Amino acid sequence: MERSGGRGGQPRVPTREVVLAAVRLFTENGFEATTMDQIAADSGVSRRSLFRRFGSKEDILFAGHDELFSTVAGYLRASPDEPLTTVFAAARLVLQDYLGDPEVTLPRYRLVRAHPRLRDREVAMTARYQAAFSRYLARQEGTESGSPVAEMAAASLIAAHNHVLRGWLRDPEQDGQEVLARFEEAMDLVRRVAEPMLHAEGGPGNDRVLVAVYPGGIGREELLRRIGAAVQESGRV
Amino acid sequence: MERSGGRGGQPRVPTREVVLAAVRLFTENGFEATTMDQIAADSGVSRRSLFRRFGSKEDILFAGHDELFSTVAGYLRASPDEPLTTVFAAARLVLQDYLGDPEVTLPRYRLVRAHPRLRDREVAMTARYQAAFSRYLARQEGTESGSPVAEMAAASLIAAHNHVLRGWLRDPEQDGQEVLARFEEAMDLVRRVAEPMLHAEGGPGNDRVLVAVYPGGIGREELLRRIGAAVQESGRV
DNA sequence: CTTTTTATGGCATCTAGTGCCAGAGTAAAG
DNA sequence: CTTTACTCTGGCACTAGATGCCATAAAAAG
Repeated sequence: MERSGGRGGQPRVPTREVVLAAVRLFTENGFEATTMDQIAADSGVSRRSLFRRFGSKEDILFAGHDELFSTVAGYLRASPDEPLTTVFAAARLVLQDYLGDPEVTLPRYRLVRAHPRLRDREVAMTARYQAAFSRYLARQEGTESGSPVAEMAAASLIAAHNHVLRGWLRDPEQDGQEVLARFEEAMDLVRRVAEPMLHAEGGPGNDRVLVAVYPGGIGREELLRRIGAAVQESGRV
Repeated sequence: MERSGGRGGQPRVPTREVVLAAVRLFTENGFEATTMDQIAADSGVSRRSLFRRFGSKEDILFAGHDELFSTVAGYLRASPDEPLTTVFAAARLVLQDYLGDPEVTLPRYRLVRAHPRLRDREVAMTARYQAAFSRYLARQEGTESGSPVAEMAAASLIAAHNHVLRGWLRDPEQDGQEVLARFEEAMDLVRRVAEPMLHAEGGPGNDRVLVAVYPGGIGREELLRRIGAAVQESGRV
């Protein structure tokens, strides 16, 4: 594969090595105590090139996230499946990206927990995903303009995704398959919440949503009796 | 009211004037193009005192937000009402704080939209509220540990709040009462979504959630027939 | 081999942010 | 009223992240 599209150039900065060196230095000496000069010296790259390539010290720690976001955004544009299924798969891409690179994502998680500034940065990243999901859902599901349902659905999805992700970050020993299973479970929950919200407004325009909570194992007849009682005899419902 | 507790001190930095001066400079010259020296000169305060009081250039723009967060956190600790009602009221405090200070919040919104770095900062602020709401709900509603429902509920709430808030920020001419009405409407929607989620897990432990979407006006009998068909004859449901 | 293109690396510079210390101003004690 | 104690301001020096400029090294195209 040819690089960026041009014709020549000096050998590029070895991105991966720089990131690993930076992560090591951040972990050993702390994020603020580590200077760009140290990272430059340690990774054999000039300070100037570090800034050119990564933009900022923080960006070294989150390198690759922009690319991942592009991948996710492209996936949404391709829209292979039904909308919710598509955004779930897109979120799964993010989760798998974390799972597949523990060498970076785990120490980064520890750093992010310790430094508010880095935490803010990570939060901002997830907000970008949320915004992208929200826009996609609003467009695909054709929710009423002015309605917050697409935002709420995207927010729930991100919250559920992050919940599962944090579970792994805190206890990375657990099997990746197990984590993915928990993710699917969480997405089922999101679907149960989001689907009625989205369809209730996006459909013919007069759909209603009925949500019933009942003790498990009461049987079909009893369930119907309770619902019938709950909706009263008011006629049209 | 006496200040911090000590005995003396030089007159304090006039916070409000500094903020207004900064907002004006940011708006006229751009955020990055404005230096702390300019703000210092323009507001008649030394550069050193600006940093001491606000911490950073960004913090001038978001001054008062920490105090607001403390107010909100305190409100949650007081917990006057039922949990969801309490978090709704807490969110309302935030909305009203924005509505009540358009002189700052409106130009800030324009700046935040233009500068990704400021946007990230604002996002981080809302994430703090979301985390506080989530913790509060998890504690109050006693959701199963490991379940993402409290996070999802808080995320939906924040999304709905921000939706209403952005609506006003984009069109600040509309009446504050109108905005608040939209807020209440949005919170109703959040309640319909969040309540079953939270209670389904916090109850006896085996509750199920049934969500049915149906065309409005079909009548009670037809509704029951459809639900009966949907849940099949599997016996226990 | 020469040209073109693209990336690196050194240098100067700008400015956000911090530690330090002197001094101003206020409130209480005598 | 004077002294004392305390707190906050403001100036100074300094660190380090970040950017523009320019020379130069290396790879691809001819």
